[in-house]
Amino acid sequence: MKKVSHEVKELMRELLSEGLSAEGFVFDTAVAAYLLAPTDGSYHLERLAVQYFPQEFAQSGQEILQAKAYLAPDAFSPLGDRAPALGAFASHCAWIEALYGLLAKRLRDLSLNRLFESVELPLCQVLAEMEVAGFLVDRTALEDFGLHLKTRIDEIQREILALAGEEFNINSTQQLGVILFEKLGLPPVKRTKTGYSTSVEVLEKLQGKHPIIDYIMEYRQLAKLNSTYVEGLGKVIGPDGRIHTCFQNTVTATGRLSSTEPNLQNIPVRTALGAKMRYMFVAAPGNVLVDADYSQIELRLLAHIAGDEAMLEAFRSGADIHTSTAAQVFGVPPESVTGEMRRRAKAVNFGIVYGISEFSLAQDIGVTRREAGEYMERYFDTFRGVRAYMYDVVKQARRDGYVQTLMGRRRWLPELQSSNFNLRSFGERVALNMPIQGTAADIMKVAMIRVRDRLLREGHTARLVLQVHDELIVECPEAEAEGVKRLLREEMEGAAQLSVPLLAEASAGKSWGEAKG
DNA sequence: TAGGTCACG
DNA sequence: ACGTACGTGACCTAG
Repeated sequence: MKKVSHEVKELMRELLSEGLSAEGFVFDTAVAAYLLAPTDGSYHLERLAVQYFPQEFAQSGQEILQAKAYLAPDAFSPLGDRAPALGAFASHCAWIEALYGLLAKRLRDLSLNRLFESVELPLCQVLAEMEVAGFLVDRTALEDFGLHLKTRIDEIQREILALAGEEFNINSTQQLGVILFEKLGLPPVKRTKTGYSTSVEVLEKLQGKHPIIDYIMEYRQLAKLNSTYVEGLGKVIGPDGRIHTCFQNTVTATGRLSSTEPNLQNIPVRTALGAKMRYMFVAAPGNVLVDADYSQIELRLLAHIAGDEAMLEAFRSGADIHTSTAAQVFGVPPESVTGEMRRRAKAVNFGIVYGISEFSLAQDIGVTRREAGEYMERYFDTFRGVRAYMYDVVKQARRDGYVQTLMGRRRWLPELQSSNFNLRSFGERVALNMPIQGTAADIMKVAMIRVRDRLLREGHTARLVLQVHDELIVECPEAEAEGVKRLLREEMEGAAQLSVPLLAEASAGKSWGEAKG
């Protein structure tokens, strides 16, 4: 009998938690529906039944809608009548079976079956294992950090209220706007739908005009760290001292994973204070964390997909891609590239991957629109293959109605047919970006399966604990660290064959912060 | 519940 | 002449 499920990762997690086998599943109706239409948003069984079997659902769909009530815990109490629950369960199974038949055929018709069978389905078990494993947190260090933050938050709060000359809620953008732009008379830089903007870009422009600004910026940073990370994470540490995130595999439009309850894919790193958070994520006694990340995977994919000679050469020569881009764009030898030139070139490189406009580039790096336009012109003069790619991929998307990754993952783009300029422009940027971001996601998923399988095959105790888009973290006994570093690098680098080297770097430490730093 | 803000790749 | 970079999730306030 074939084992088919709806949201099989959830079932696998339960099985693994009970010490049972999670092997042998051949289909997942939710994941299949996601591959067919990754922007649909929800893949509840009821919704899929309505979507794919509207006629039949109208006849008998009510039974499924009642399933939740029937399947509530007390439905199985000795006193309850189990017949309705069993009937609803049978109906649930019947819909899964019907959807299995239809969705499997649709996957084959769109050549998505290989991605499904060799990537998405095997990945479900890897993710279930990671969720069960969890990530150990140093609770004491987290609490100490929280106390330190609170002390400072109180100090700053007093300063802010004193400078404002009245009590108000600093967390309220509305109240803060009134204080800054009415009471203190600072110039409003930008507005939102509902009033004054008080975002960090606005505050940066106001720096030096009033001493309250620096305090507000510091308050925001500390309040975010405390509420989202210290307190938020503290609430979800399990009885085992570990945090068990949920990896969503049917959410993003590009094929990436996401992480919820809690989100472990946005733990701070960019500021020195925030990066302290990563030292709270630790290895169990006697173990270490091995962290490995891809080097410039999206730009390497741009070079590969666009087939751009200049960019291919830059990667083949092992050059620093942002420095190399700066040298081309500013017309100087690489050794004459300044820090500022490299920073701007880096912004151009990111902008290209996102579907740039000169306006946004100008805003991002703080130059005039004209200057930004000149950078882009020189960029496209150098990287002619990239310009051609940008044109071709949008043209193809208009013709076909979708874009796809190297492994055939699709995103439909009805936006390109819109009469609304903004929506159509958005569709064009997505057409540029999705094949790149999505291929990177495909490759990482393949890497995760390879890493997990080889760890098992070679008898390592090591286990994957986290993925952050281009980064993997493994927890392993100290004695295995060197072997695991090598294994991670090899399996990540070997996950795809590109026309440029695909590089991954690995390092180990007692905490996430230590391993990265 | 929606909007603003901000954390990440 | 448009309005202005891709993909996420969590917390807070206001209505």
